Amino acid sequence: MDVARSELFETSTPVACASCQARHGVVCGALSSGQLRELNRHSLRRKIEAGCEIIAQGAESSFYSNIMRGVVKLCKVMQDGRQQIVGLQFAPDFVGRPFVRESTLSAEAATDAEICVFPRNLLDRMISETPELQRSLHDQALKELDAAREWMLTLGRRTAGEKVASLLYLIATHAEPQTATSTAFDLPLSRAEIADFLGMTIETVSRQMTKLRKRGVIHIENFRHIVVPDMDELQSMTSA
Amino acid sequence: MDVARSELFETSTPVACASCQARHGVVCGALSSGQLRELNRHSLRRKIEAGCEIIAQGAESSFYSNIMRGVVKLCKVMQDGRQQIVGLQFAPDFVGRPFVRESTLSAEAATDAEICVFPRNLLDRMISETPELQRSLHDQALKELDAAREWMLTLGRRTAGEKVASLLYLIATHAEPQTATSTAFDLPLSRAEIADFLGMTIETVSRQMTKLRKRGVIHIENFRHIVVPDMDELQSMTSA
DNA sequence: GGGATGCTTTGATCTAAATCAAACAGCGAT
DNA sequence: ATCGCTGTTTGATTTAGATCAAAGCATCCC
Repeated sequence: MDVARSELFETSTPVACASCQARHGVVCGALSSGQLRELNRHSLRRKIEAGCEIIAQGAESSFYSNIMRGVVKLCKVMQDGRQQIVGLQFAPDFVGRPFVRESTLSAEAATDAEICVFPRNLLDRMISETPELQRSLHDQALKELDAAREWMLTLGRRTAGEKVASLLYLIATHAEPQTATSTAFDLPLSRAEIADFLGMTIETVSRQMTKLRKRGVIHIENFRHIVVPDMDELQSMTSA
Repeated sequence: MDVARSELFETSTPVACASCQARHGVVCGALSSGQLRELNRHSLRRKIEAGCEIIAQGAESSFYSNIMRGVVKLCKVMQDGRQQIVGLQFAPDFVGRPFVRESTLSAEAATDAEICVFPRNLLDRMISETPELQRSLHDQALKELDAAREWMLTLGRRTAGEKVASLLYLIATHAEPQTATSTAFDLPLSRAEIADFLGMTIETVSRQMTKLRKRGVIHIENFRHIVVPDMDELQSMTSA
């Protein structure tokens, strides 16, 4: 293999990432092996328990991370305590707000999770040096923007029942395929968190879930484990 | 001035843009004068009447645009006709979804507007050749993402009165300073559009506006023209 | 086992906002 | 002027979802 081919191969193929191991995030895939080695020297793999905050709303953060495993929720809270989940992120998403130090939202592990943490300064430098990385992060931002706008439609115009069905469908669609069938999954969110994602109350969430159960659209194995016999039927409940 | 200084100057300073004239958008500011000339050869300045669609939801679009003047609303509609405005854009914002041909939302002029239209293929090429442009568009995407998430909080957790106050405050904040005082502005949206932005009905919008009027927070000169005597008071109505 | 404790479900009631219905105001066309 | 036509306000009524309240059910600890 000549040099040109070799370099092309190294920059365009995910290279084993010591910190991230087999999983490759938005960041790792866009770096050359040299950059990856440098990033790895300064990055840290961390296990995060469900409920732990990764970034606090209003705080200055000096690091970014990649999700290796688990689900992270992005949350905004008002002074009086009302709160709204504004995004759910799954492996291998990137967590952080490029170009702005102060976070306007909090990021918190919804489930036990593993993240790969690296310093902000270093990645910012790499972004400015690596168009492919910029592009990769740009892509993720646009993907999140599409998701946020889709959710705005849900928040503004769907009924309680449609909202719950939309959430279940979203999670079923994004769940890690740990279970053999794609029709069973663990809910990464409590009823209270679901309420905060859907802009409603715990009680209404619960009532709508039992309504879906009684209609046979879902089976509730236990609070956190859901079986969906027919995904198309669930999808059809997301709008009239 | 030597060559190096001259080039630096040309790439880092907005260059007069024939099509866009004095106003410079996200795109123009990031291009070299050579690229700008090429873009100008293929771009078109267009006047758009209020209500005209720029991009249709679900359609493939072969162009992007910059807003020169006016307000553009981004809208999603469901099969049964329910609809939600998911973004408002003001001059000199960029309109279009880089990297994806099919639009998941429609863009429509909310007021009479002028836009600068240029071919998708050409700009896509320039994006890949110009890290500064990529960065500029990345910035705009992140800004829109922040705005979308802020609005999710409004949609999910604010009351009708708070929603209306939030919208008025948003518009007052982004309005072009055509009027001498920053406390008077034209509403770019009809009551129906406001309702679609806030996820509620026309009647509720109207009632909440008269409530604000009766409390003296706003004066309604006519349907479209609003005066805000005390901006801080308006802001305080956006949350309890 | 028997409490505590922390979710979750279920029930009864209330209310903010939707819906239904009418009147009103601006405006261009005849 | 008068007649539509469209967008807005106001009023009466209904309802989806919130709130208030209690009971069910796991899990952990003694």
